[in-house]
Amino acid sequence: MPAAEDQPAASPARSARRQQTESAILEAALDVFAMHGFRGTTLDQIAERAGMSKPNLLYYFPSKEDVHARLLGDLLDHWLAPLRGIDPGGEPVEEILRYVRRKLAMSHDYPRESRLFAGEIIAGAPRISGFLTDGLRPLVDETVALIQGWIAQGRLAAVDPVQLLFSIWALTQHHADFAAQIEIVAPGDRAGDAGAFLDQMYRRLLTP
Amino acid sequence: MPAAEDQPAASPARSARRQQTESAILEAALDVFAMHGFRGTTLDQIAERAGMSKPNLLYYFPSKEDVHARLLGDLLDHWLAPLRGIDPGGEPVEEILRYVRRKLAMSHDYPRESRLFAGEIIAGAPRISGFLTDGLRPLVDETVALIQGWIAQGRLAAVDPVQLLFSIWALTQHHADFAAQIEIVAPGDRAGDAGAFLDQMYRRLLTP
DNA sequence: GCTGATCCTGACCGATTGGTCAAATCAAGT
DNA sequence: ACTTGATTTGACCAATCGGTCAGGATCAGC
Repeated sequence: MPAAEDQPAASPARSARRQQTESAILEAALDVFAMHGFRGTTLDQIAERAGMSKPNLLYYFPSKEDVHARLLGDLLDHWLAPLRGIDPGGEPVEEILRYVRRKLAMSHDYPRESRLFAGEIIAGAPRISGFLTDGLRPLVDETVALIQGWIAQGRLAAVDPVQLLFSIWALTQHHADFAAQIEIVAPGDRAGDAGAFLDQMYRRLLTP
Repeated sequence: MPAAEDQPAASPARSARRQQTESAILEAALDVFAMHGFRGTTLDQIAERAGMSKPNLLYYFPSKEDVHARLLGDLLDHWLAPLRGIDPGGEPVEEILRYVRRKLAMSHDYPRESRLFAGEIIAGAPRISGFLTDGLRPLVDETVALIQGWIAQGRLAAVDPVQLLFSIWALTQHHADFAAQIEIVAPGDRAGDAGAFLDQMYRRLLTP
């Protein structure tokens, strides 16, 4: 058995060249999938944006579904991290504000991923219902219990924990998903404004 | 000249039958466009859902673009109404809370329209940038000025008015656009919870 | 500079796309 | 019943879709 690789089997040291091409494909695919959704995206579009022929794209990924699945998989890996980062031992208001800031930073740094996710949900979550059920939901239940505990201790204002989480998702992802609208209605970089506003809003809401 | 009709020209009393068929088409098209976006939607899907053949659909609407444009037009007519409904002479906090409630009700009653709009924005707003620039933006500028006036009078807490509006849009539309996620993470009808939460949140934020 | 594996593409395939058209059907006067 | 216009559809079209395939480039190791 050869030395352990990140790929579990069959591939003896995946060439850097291959990884680079795969990245170029995924980069291009993210652009198009985030904009037009799965069904509205064509392989020709992705291939052209990636600067290669369609058969070559299919040499790296067996099908359109595979490209999309890979993007979603990579995305969902990172999606739960901020929620997991809430420290049950920390100061409640500050912990939630930290979560808000991390989520907002993710929307700011990865807007296409946010739009990809949004489009998937709008389409009825056909490809990620498993993730939502097995990955997100248990973590939400856990976090809701934690928040309820904080409220019971009087360390947090009495709010509906589920609605609190929904509101954080809505407010942070909005800046990525509706960027086109924001840019037209109020042009200019509003990232700082958004951060300050959310800080103010949740501090007022949550301070007991 | 015949008696005035709702259609300004050429059509002498559009038959009720035609309007009924058009409605059936638009109803089916809204389902599909809201779910899959413009490019991801096919005329065959719409025709099948509307219970007719594709050529017959094209007898009522000259093209796929026309169906989509009609849906967007009808939607945008209603979209600005709640924002226009803010009364400059009213009590500031209550006026904004009323706007929040009306917007939430719209998302609750017309979730497909909300998703259609969201998908259009995510796709870069190619077909509604005119509406955003000519319809929404001036109204936003107006409302922002109104809110700034209220803040200057000390009748509203000092918040960024632009961010305030964005937050209202995000929080209300979220319940329609991300319904699939909400249903999985926290099943059951949460409409009442959402209303109460938003009321609490904005009251705390805006009360001077 | 030969060889074998990897990488890449033009040409092509059947299915599906938005849209057309001629002909069939329907509804309503007369 | 007959005519007229509005409605509906099967058959069809060129373009595009996801995907295949045979063969040409390109590269590393020798």
